[in-house]
Amino acid sequence: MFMKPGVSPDTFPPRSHEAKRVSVVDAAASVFCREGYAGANIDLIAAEAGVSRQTVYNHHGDKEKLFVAVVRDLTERCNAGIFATIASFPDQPADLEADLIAFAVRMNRNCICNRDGRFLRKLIQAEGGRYPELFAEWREHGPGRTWSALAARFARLAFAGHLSIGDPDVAARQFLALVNAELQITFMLGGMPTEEEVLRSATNGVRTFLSAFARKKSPAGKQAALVHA
Amino acid sequence: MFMKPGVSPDTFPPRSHEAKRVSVVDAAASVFCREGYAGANIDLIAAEAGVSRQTVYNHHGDKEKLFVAVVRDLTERCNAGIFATIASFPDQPADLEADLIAFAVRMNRNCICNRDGRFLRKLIQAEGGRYPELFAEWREHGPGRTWSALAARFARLAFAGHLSIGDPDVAARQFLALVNAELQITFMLGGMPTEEEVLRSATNGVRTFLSAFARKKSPAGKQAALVHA
DNA sequence: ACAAATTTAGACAGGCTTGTCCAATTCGTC
DNA sequence: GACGAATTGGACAAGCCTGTCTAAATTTGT
Repeated sequence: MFMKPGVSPDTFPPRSHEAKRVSVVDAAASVFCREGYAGANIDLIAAEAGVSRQTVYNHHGDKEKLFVAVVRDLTERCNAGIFATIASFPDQPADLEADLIAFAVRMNRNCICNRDGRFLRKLIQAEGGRYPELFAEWREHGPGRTWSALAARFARLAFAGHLSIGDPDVAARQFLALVNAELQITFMLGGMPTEEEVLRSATNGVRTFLSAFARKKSPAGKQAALVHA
Repeated sequence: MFMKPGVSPDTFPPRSHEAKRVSVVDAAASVFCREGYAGANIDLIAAEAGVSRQTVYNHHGDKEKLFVAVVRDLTERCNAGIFATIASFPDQPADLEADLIAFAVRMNRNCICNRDGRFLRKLIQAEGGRYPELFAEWREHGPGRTWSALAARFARLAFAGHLSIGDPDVAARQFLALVNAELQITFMLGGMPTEEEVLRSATNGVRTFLSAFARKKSPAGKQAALVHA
């Protein structure tokens, strides 16, 4: 025994208690997504989590509370992933195009295409109308802050002379729209794009983005273009 | 009596038979979208359609058949709207930016934001996994042909010297992604953007699109740009 | 090894839904 | 006005699901 006794004597959570709770939430996320809230069945969730039905009720009380727990869990993890990824935005880019493509791929892989991202998106689409306040929280902390943070990064790149941007918020939304442009249908059907599809969409999107927003340079052959009102 | 007797003497459909069928399908679309397939309840559909439950069964036989009828109906109407709208694409544009914005607004208003568009999208997102072959049909006839048709129009504009495009298919997908960039969240929650939001998103999207793809002109006047290759 | 807490399997009531059946009624047509 | 088809409202069985309860089995901490 390598843990000091006496440090946490009271209400020490039994070992697998929390582990089972996590299993249940994970299984519930999967079943809620596959079957919808109304179609999800507690027996199936219990079976998929490898616990008995009663355990599900012991931990979460009620189908609706379980659903809320699932959404909160997914929201939290997704937002954490989003901010970790935004933190990797290229501030002093060596090769702006390559850096933006890599960033877009990371964003897709870690936040949008992964299990949590796909599940959360589907739950929002399917049940968003039924739990407005639950998803309002997501909306504010997730996409709202994502766009702001991204806009701030773009503004910085513009200030540093790498981009020529009118409204950074618009540019941020358009950036995300562009790098996902070719994945829309796959997302709509709940599918998972291949690594190659993600890369191609990001590449095409970033190239178009830079065609629109790259600082107009005056290379040797075109030196006169910059003088313009 | 202006119809020749004897032409269709047998099984002549009574007048309001078809009207009720339509009512039922419309109500079913609404309820399936709001509640999901599993949560949709035939009594509610019947009530919302203003008919008795038995009539629903008389017309469509079965919950699943009713669902299929709803999806086919929505798919058909949406595709019809899409092609009508694509036909209004500006081929010989007077003012390319204004024409593309107007086209984007029409596309949004008539195909994506309207009742059928929102309903179909939600059903695809929620139940796409459960009826792959049903939505495969939509996928092929809807977005697939939309993109091809749009790509062909862009290629034509490029050939006429109005745009400078690498891959027309990519440009078509990016065009749609850009003009919807600011409506994503609203769509995700199943909401209906205001006319002003649609216009703003389209305007911002088209401007960025043209920044990336407009034929590069020589800024002096614009007289020299055409002599090229 | 012992005691407490947790988990399990199963039964169970209550409620809701689907799909069918049927008699009474309404509607459209002649 | 009369006929036939469609519609209605309601009853009905069968099935499924939620949420509770219980007693037995298992796990956990000491």
